[in-house]
Amino acid sequence: MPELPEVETVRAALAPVMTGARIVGVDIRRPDLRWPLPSSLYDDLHNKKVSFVGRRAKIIVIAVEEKAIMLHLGMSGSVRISSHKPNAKPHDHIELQVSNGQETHYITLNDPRRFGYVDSVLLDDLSAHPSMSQLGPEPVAIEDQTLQVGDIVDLPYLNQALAQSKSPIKSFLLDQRQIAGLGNIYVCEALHRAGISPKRKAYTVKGARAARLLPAIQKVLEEAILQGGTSLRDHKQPDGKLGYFVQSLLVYGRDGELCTSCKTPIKAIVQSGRTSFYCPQCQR
DNA sequence: CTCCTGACCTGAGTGC
DNA sequence: TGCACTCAGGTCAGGA
Repeated sequence: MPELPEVETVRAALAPVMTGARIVGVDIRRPDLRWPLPSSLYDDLHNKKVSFVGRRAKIIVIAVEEKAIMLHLGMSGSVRISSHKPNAKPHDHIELQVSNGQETHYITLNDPRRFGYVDSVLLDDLSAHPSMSQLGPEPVAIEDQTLQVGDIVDLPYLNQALAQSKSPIKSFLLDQRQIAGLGNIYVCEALHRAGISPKRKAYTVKGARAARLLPAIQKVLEEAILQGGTSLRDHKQPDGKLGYFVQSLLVYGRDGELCTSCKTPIKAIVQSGRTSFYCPQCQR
């Protein structure tokens, strides 16, 4: 499910509820998601104080005293926040109760497919964690983000990375080691906005094309964050609202419909196991 | 090394 | 209504 904008939506909802609050209840309902949960998880959380909620790529990082709790939502993960104890739903795997002394909130992690994971490391070791150390730069800078994220991607970096890859640009942009945080939806949308075919080899994206690509990526992500992400089937914001960016998608999920700029039918092809949607006329 | 495929898992949608 | 089948916001191990 969630790409960077959806994860950022979750982070931004968790931050005001968790920052400075104490975790007074921890209910872990199964031993594993994609991988076994860390055996220390209960102790890492229970009766501990949260100092900040950050994000790196698609990973939410919750600093709990000396530990960093890493939360990845996989394809189908979501978080609900409620002010009273919620009724347990299927696939609610972890429930936390947090209190800042005045208010109490319940935070529930739901993940039907269990492609997500939770891990726990010392804060000092966070950047060395295998799923952190390989990540490329962040595509956009987010205000109010307390976590020290990696560098923000810039044109010189992008040009150099593109020049070294023989993959199709579609696969290049999905590769979290190149730029971190993009997924299938926003890659399709960014390539459409930039007028670049998903089939084009990365090393041939240069000059004006590369210069269009970077702002296309950044704008599509920034707009999506403002609209609470994209709700297709699973994603909801933690307060239960949908993400409204779905109405701004110009190609994703629209095969057979006419391109908004040139009226050519949108095509769907499969590239490295993922569907790419694009306009064969506008995107070259 | 790089690149691609299949596997992981459940639920929603479609067509018969 | 039921059943078989396909597909899905991600990533990773393994093979070419």
